[in-house]
Parts: sequence; C-alpha cells; structure tokens
Amino acid sequence: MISELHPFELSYSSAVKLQTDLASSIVCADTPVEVKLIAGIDVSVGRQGSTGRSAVVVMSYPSLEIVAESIHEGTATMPYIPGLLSFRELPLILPALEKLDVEPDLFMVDGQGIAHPRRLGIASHLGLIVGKPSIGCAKSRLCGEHQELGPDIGNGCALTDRKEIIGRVLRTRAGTKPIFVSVGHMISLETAVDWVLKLNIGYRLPEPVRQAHLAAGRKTAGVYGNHSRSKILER
DNA sequence: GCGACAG
DNA sequence: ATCTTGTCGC
Repeated sequence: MISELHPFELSYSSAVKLQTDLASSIVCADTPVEVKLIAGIDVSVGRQGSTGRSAVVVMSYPSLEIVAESIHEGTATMPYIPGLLSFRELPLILPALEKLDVEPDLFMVDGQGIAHPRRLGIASHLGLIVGKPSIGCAKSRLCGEHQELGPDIGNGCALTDRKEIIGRVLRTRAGTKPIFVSVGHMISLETAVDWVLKLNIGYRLPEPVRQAHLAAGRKTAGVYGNHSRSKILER
C-alpha cells in the first residue's frame, strides 16, 4: 500500500521545499469511488518524552460500525513546528496503516488538508502517500481568514487565503467552536463537507476522527477510559 | 521587527 | 498536543 517514500527528518527549508513540490500533485476534485470504509486518523504525543501513539480507526458506511483498528507506538523524532506537522506525525501514522488489514476508501485526518500556507497540510500529505481521497478536519485555524458563522449545525463560511477558498469553517455542534474542513486529496470541498456532516452523530468531530482521537489517547488497550478506570481503583 | 502559528 | 476535577451551560 505504501511504497517508496521521501525522508521525514528534514531541515526546515528542505521540508518546506518538499511541501511546495508535493502540493502541485494534489487533486481538489472528486474521484469516482464507492465509499464503504472510512478511516479516521489521529496521533497523541506525550509532553515530556517524545513517545507517541497513532490510531487508525476504520468504520463502515453507512452503518458506522468499527470494522478495524490499528495502533502504533513510537518516538516522534521531529518537534512540532507550525506548518510542518506531517513531518512529525506521519512517521507514527504510516506504520499503523501498514498493519491495517483492510483498505479504506476515504481518509479523514485530525489536521488541515490544503488549508495550509503551502497547501499541503497533513491530510493532503497523507492522501498523496496512500493515493486515496482524504479530508482535513482541524479543530483550529492554521492560516486563512473567515467571517462569523451561524449557530446551527451545518452553518458555515468560507476560509480564504490569498484570494483562494482553501476550506470551510463548519459548525458541527451547537454551542461549540466550529471545525475547519478542507480538501485533503482527490475530493472536492463540497463533497468533503458533505462527508463531515454525514459522519456527524452529535459530537464536534466526525465519528471516525473522534474514535481515532479516543483510541490514540487511550493509555491501555481495552474498553476502559481513564475516568472509569480511576473510579474502579478507588473502590 | 512584530505577531500568528494544525497538533 | 499535554497538565487535570469538578462544574456550568446547551
């Protein structure tokens, strides 16, 4: 699934150059595909050490059942540098994708797609590597400007940068900050937004991404979260 | 030079 | 992102 890649441990200038290079290959239009399996991807990295955990959770559509899950724990080599997130997190994500026993039709990543200074956020970078449609679902803004948006679910407004519409600021839950949806690869912004809304089951993040977020943060494999476990130990 | 800055 | 318990609001 993942063939020859470029290195991820690069200097700031080399990484930036690579991004500009790769960005020219991004396809911002729909690719005819029947979507039956959707992957949500997220990474959590400890503050102290640099040990991190990536999680890929695959859900069926439209039944929205978890059909596969892959976790990978490793060390984050690169530091977090705004604009270079993919160089820090993809090395942790790719091993998890390799272990996956199913082939998702669509990837949703916790981070920006083309709503990025060089139009290559982590969702786009990942889409290029796997050669599949991808969507960026970020919880905050990296670049671009936007107006205020309505209070209801589905309300949104354009995210613009350098006279270009690079994404959509979308309200996915009342009374909560909106999320930033952008094209990752091989999909249109309209379709990306449609998917985010179709996968919204009442939480701020679309379900596959929310599940991946939970899986990446879960300290121990199993059904217990940190809350319920601590309660059990108190007894 | 100053402020902004995904996770 | 992470450090962290209870608590206020849709």
